[in-house]
Amino acid sequence: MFELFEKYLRSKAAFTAEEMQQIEAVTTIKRLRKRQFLLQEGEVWTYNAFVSKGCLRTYSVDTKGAEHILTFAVENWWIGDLQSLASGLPARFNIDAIEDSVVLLIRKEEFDRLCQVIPALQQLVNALLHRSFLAQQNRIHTTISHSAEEKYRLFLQNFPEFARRIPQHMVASYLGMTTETLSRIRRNLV
Amino acid sequence: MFELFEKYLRSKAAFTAEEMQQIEAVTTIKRLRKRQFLLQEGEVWTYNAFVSKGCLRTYSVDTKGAEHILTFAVENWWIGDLQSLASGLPARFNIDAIEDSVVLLIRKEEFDRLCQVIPALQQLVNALLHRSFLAQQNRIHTTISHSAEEKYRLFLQNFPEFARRIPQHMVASYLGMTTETLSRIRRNLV
DNA sequence: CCGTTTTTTTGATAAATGTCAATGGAGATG
DNA sequence: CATCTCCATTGACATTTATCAAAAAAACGG
Repeated sequence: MFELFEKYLRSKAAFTAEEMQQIEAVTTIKRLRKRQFLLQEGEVWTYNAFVSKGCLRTYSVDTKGAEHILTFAVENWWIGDLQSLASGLPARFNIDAIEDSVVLLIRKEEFDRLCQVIPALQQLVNALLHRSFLAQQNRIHTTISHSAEEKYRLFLQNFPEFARRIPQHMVASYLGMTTETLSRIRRNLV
Repeated sequence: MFELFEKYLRSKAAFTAEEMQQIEAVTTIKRLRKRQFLLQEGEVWTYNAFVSKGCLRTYSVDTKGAEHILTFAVENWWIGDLQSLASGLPARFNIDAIEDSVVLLIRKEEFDRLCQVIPALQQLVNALLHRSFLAQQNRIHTTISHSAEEKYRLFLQNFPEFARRIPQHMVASYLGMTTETLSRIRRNLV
């Protein structure tokens, strides 16, 4: 499973064979069955996690028991609770697998140490953070300025793959609407 | 006006006198009157901008003429259109002053060059990006999981200063609701 | 293949929020 | 001081979205 990660890394920046070995040395593989938790609210998240197969989600559960999905992650995406990772505080979010999945884990301390030693890795992290920032900004903008139907249309445009793989009630949760509303929107769509 | 920026920088990381001079050498001051544009939709944004006095907003205007405010920035905040800055494409957003303001500008090429030479500056940028990422994630979570009233309550908690300085119809826009809705929420608040 | 669970859809109704039009106040400006 | 613009509020009403309950459809597990 490391090969997919290696391929991803090489597509993003130039790594020497030795650097790649260093990375592999600290990477562990975790297989998750559908519905299995990678992180549960209240635990502390101490990894960087790369999805090499499958699909996961980050979500919270409110006082009424309703779930609110913050992010999805499929192959070649990273996932985790940066808030908990950075603060060392218990996570406010859950992460679980939507499909049977494989994630690669690197413990924070080791990842940070590697970033010091491997400039390409540090650059990759910075670029990733930068792109994520812009993506989140777009999501905020869409969320505050469009109707439910428009949000769904944009979601289809931006993430056609998510729309194919992910149950609709989860898409609805991600978009901040109920599953009934999304169902009715779809009915009225072309 | 550079002194305020210097103070901010020193509060975030350790800079040598020479590094500080290098930064000052590329910094220009721009004074803006209330309502004056710092960036207009369609222009390309090529700066990093630090607010040393006043208050500004980033917003878009939709096809119906409605404004949607993406961010506010007061003293010691950065502002700009990262999307345009990174891509070199025309900005989708406007930035203008809500109060008479002073911003410090550093051209992108010079800023990037300084980041190469001054590790503390690069670190500051990374830390800032990291914090912004988390802040945006919180905003997304709030937006998709709370009612209009709850969003306003959380806004008051998180940004009491904004609530004091910024006209209510702009707060409403930032929260993704109409000014009438916000007015009614406030009436029903304790 | 059958029973079970999950997911999606539908209908009836309620609640939240938006739209439009009007008003009054506060502050800026000449 | 008079005028003007911006801002906040209010009321009436329309629209959007949520809620609750139920059923149909699809996916899953043994």
